Amino acid sequence: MDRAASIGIGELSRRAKCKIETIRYYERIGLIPAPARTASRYRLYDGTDVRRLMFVRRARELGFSIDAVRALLQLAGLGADACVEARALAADHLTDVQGRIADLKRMQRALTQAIRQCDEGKSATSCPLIEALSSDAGDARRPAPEGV
Amino acid sequence: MDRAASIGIGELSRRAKCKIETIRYYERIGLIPAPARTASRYRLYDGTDVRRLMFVRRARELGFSIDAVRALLQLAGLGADACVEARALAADHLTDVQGRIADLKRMQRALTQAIRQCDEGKSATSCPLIEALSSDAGDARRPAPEGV
DNA sequence: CCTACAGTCTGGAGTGGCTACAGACTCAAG
DNA sequence: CTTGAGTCTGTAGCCACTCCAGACTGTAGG
Repeated sequence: MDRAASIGIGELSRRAKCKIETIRYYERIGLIPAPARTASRYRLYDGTDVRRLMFVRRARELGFSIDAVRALLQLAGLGADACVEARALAADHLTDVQGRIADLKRMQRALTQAIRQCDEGKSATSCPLIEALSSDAGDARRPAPEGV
Repeated sequence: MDRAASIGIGELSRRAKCKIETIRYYERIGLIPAPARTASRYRLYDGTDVRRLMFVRRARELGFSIDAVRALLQLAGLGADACVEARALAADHLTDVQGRIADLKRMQRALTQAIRQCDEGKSATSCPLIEALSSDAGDARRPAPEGV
């Protein structure tokens, strides 16, 4: 497979499921190398470029930042020596992801509760959801301060 | 409480836990009204401004977009009539939050698994984490395709 | 009154990671 | 030759801030 020596940007886009504009953007910021060109300045890619771009796309899907992807690309191809560093990058990122999940879950809890109160019709004169935003009760930071 | 008729932007910033630049930004985009000014063009706020900004800050902490906050601000003060609309805004946003949680959990699973494989030293010649990014296995979209 | 120094002012640029668009060129088919 | 799809470059826009430079103002101490 992948015997075609040279493909255009459209074909690369299709194979790596990455928009053309995004490919050009990655080239501009130096995430992927500038490819060869035809006489009329059309970009020419090969199988290596496809694999590299798919690597980038997968790393991005896992939420790695562009800088982290850059580092991972450098580590790729270094064999087992790169494992410790790659693991550290992933562990850092995992911590980040877990933090974001925690943030979103706090929002989810607060929103769910506010919506439930609206459904229960706790207040006939005002909206419990708006009420929650108007006072500290809707604050998503801490679950319940109680005794301050 | 909040008897002080007029406070400066610094005091508002402290009370609403919102950076001065952000307050000015909110004013620029019309999220909060332009306040009165002193002779030397210093902004002057009152208790209403403090409460409104705290409302904005809490809504933002729940992840509502600026446009949603704008809508919520309009709904606030309309009493119980606003409840249906406010509920809809919150429900929409909750769906969004839940989707993002699902995305992040997929990342979390994939990252956790990749890190575990690194720790288990599955491959002596290359890093399992890099391997996963280099092949479809690390794809966070579907759990396992199996029979295609 | 003068000097520090903290507070505030405006306008503009930068962040991340794309995405969209305008306007020109190129290439293959009919 | 024309049509339509593909590609090129460069630039601007998105979200929600955040930060900076450089000028002004307000206040406390000497």
